[in-house]
Amino acid sequence: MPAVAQLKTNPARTIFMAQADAPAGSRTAELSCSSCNLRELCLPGGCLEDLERVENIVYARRRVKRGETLFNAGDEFNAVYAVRSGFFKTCVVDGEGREQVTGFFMGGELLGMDGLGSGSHNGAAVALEDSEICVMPFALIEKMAREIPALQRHLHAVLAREIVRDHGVMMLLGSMRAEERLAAFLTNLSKRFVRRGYSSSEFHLRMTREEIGSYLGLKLETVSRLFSLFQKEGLIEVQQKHVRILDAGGLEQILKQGN
Amino acid sequence: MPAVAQLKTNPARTIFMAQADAPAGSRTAELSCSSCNLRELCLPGGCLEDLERVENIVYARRRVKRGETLFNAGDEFNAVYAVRSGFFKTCVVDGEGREQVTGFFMGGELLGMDGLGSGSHNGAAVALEDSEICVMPFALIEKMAREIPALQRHLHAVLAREIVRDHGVMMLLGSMRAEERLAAFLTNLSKRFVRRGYSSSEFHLRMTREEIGSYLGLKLETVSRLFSLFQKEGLIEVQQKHVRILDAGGLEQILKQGN
DNA sequence: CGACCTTTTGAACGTATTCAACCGATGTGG
DNA sequence: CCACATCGGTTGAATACGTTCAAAAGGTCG
Repeated sequence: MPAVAQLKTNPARTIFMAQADAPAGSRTAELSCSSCNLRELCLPGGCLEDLERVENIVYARRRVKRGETLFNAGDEFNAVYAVRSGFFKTCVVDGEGREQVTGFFMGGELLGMDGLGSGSHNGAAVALEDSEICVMPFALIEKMAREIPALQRHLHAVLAREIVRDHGVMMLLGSMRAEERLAAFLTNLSKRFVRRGYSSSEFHLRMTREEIGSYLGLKLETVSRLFSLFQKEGLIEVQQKHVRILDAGGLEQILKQGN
Repeated sequence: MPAVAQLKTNPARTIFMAQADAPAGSRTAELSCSSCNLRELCLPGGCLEDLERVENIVYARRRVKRGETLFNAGDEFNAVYAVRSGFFKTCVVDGEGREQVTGFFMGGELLGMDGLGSGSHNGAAVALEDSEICVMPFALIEKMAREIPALQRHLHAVLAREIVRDHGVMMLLGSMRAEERLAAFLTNLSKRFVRRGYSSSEFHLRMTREEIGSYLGLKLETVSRLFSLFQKEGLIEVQQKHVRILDAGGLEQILKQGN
C-alpha cells in the first residue's frame, strides 16, 4: 500500500508545519496527547503502550482564525482533525448554491471524515472563533489502525457515531416542529458543554441565528422568535449570543410532548 | 484482539446458518461473490488474490420476508449486511415514538453500519419486499481489514459514503421545498436503478407514500399530491406504486430552480 | 367476495416564511 | 475618540406552504 510511503515524500508535512504555530523547540511537548485534557474524547482508551504510539498520530497543530476555513468542499482529503480549542461549523453546498450547515464541533470532537470515500472533502469546515486543531494524517491512521486493533476499533466507532449523529439530525429535520428542534439543539449543546467541564446552563453561542437556522431547517427569523418565546416562557434567558438555561426540564418536556 | 477468536466459539454461525436458506450442499457456490453481479458494488476492486480471501467475508445468506426486520434498534451489532436482492428501509425511533425513515436500500448496497460504535444497532432495517441479504460478520471484516489494505480502504470508503449520503439528506430536509424533495428523491432512485441494469425511467416503488413522506419530512397526503402534480405537469406517470419518468430533465430542473 | 390497507382529493387550518422596519453591537476610518 | 457603515438580531403583518381532518375510491390479500 503506497499510502504510508507516500507520506514521507509528501509535501504535506511542510505545509502543515508552516501553518502550525507551535514553537519548533517544544514540538513534541506541544503535540503530546497524554497531557491533553481532551484525550479521552479523541483517543481510544487502550493500554498505555499503544497510547504512546497513538499519540504520534497528531502530526501538527494548526491555528484557524475565526471565519477561516479548515478545509473546503473539493479540497483533497488527507487528514482528519480534532478540535483542540475553539468552535467549527461544517456545511455542504449543492449545485444550486444552497448551503446547509451539517454540524457544529467543539473541543475534543473530530471532523473531516467526509471525503474519506472520494478522496476529497464533501463539505467545508469553518472556524466560528479563533481555534486550534490537531492534524491527524489519514494515511498514518490507516497504517496504525492495521497494527493496533484498539485504534482500528476506535476509528470505526468514530465513523459510526457520526452516522448515528446524522440520523439524529434527520429525525430532527424530518419529524420535529420548530420549537422541538430548538429545544433539542439547546439540550444537545448543553450536554456537550458540560462534558467539557463548562457550565451546562450558561454558554455563549458561537454561531449566528442564520447558522442555527440552517442547521435546524428554519429561517433565522423563526429562530429568533423561538428564542424570544422560550424566554417569555421562562425556559431560558437570552441576550444576543449569550444563553442561560433556566429550566432544562422544561426544554426536554417540549421534546416529550411529541406532536 | 479477541474479536476473531471469539468468532470461532461464537454461536453466531449457527444462528446465521439456521436463518439462511441456502442448501447445505451448495453453500460455497451459493456464497461465492465472484459469481455475483453485484460484486463491484459491495467489494473493493483489488487484485484477484485478495478477492478470493475477501469473498469469505460473506458468512451466510439470509432471507427476509416482506415486513420482517433484518435487525431492530437495540439489537446486538455483529455484522453488516449487503442486499443481494430485494429492498429495505432503515429507520430510527426516538424516545417519543416518532419514527423517521433514514434510508432505502437496494441490491448491492450495505446496511447496518450504525451500531458499530455502540455495539448495538441504532435503528431498524425492514424488508419492503421479500429479500435476500449477505451476512458479513464485522469481527471478520475488522480482522481482514487489518491484513488487506484494499479492504480496509474500502470499508472506510463505505462508511464515509454513508456520511456523505446523510449530509445530502440533511440538505434535502433542511433547505428544499416539498417539490424539490420529491424530484430529488425520484432522480436519485432512477440513478440507482439504472446502475443495476434496470430501466431508469420506469420502476416500482417498494415503499408506501407514508414511508416516502417520512424519509422526505413530509406527510403522506403531501407526497400523494405532489405525485399528482408532477403527473399533471407531464413530468411523470404514476399509478399507485408504478412510476414512469417522462421528463427526467424537467425533474432536475425543479432542483435547479432553487428558491 | 369481503375486510383492510393504501392512495387520492377537497376544504379548512396553522405553522413557518417572507417582507419590511428598526434596534443594537461591532468595527473602521477620519 | 467619535461618526458612520455594517452586520446580526428582533419584531410585526401578510402570505404561502404544507398539514390536518375527512370522505371516498382503488388495490390487495386472506
